[in-house]
Amino acid sequence: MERFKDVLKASNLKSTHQRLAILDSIDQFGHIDIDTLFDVIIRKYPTMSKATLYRNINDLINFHILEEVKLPHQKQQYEIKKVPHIHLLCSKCGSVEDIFIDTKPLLEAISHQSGFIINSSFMVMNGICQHCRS
Amino acid sequence: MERFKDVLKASNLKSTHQRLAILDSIDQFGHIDIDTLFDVIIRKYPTMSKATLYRNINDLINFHILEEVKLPHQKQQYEIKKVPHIHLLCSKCGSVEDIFIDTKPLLEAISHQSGFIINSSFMVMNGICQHCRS
DNA sequence: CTTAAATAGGATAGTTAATATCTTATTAAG
DNA sequence: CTTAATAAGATATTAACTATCCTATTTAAG
Repeated sequence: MERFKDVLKASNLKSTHQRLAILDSIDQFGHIDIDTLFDVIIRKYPTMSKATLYRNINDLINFHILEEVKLPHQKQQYEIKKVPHIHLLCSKCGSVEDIFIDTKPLLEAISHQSGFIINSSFMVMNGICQHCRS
Repeated sequence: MERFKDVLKASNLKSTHQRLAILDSIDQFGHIDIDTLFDVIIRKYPTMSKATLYRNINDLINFHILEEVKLPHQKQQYEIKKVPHIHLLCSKCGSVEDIFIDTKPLLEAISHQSGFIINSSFMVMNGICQHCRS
């Protein structure tokens, strides 16, 4: 994952194995909570400490490399910051899907109605996924 | 606040002073975090315990009387469950406004594209409120 | 390559948030 | 009023997160 080395360098953060493992794992899972992430990483780096994990997660969030995802009734999760998308949270199987769709019309309507300048948005849909329907 | 007595009765929950104070305060604030809520209530009911507060909050959420609001980079908040609305979170003054707007077109587009059946949605807009702009 | 300064990791202890348990008090129905 | 059911309050406990300190790793310069 050379890509993440560059990402870290761009923020003057050293490319440690731990950091790369964190980014790598989150990238693979899409979104992941702290405990799962810790379990995954400790298999590869048995010395990994929770303190290091929390510290790095927070550092990476501060540099806008990671993003926290707070879903209702779920533990906080983390993901690589990428283009805007919407979370689809299935109440049956618990899966979280991402969907990319144009939200501009809605955002413009909101801005127009409220005078609020929107910099970013966060949306979660609760319901039943396609798989659980059938 | 007779209204909340009925709400509680409908769920077979006893109308204790504490519960009414919780609902009353949350209703007044719109959305409020645990610590602020505790501070507000303890002024009126000095014996109120944090355990009682947490216990009731969770009970009320389970009966769908309250709703948790998880905003990015903020402490979890709670609100009375009401009609769908969107949270506008100002990154300058930290205020949270609610806006009521038709989201049907977007939700339908999402359903259509993904096959996901949406039961409820949660949306937060991050940006600058009208007040901070001027 | 070696080396040295800067930064990060790991272990531990310490906070803070949230929950479970137990006893006393309050509510609501007859 | 009385009583059975439920809730409150106090306390202890668990879980989530953070700060500190010392050692190890990274990186850039020679």
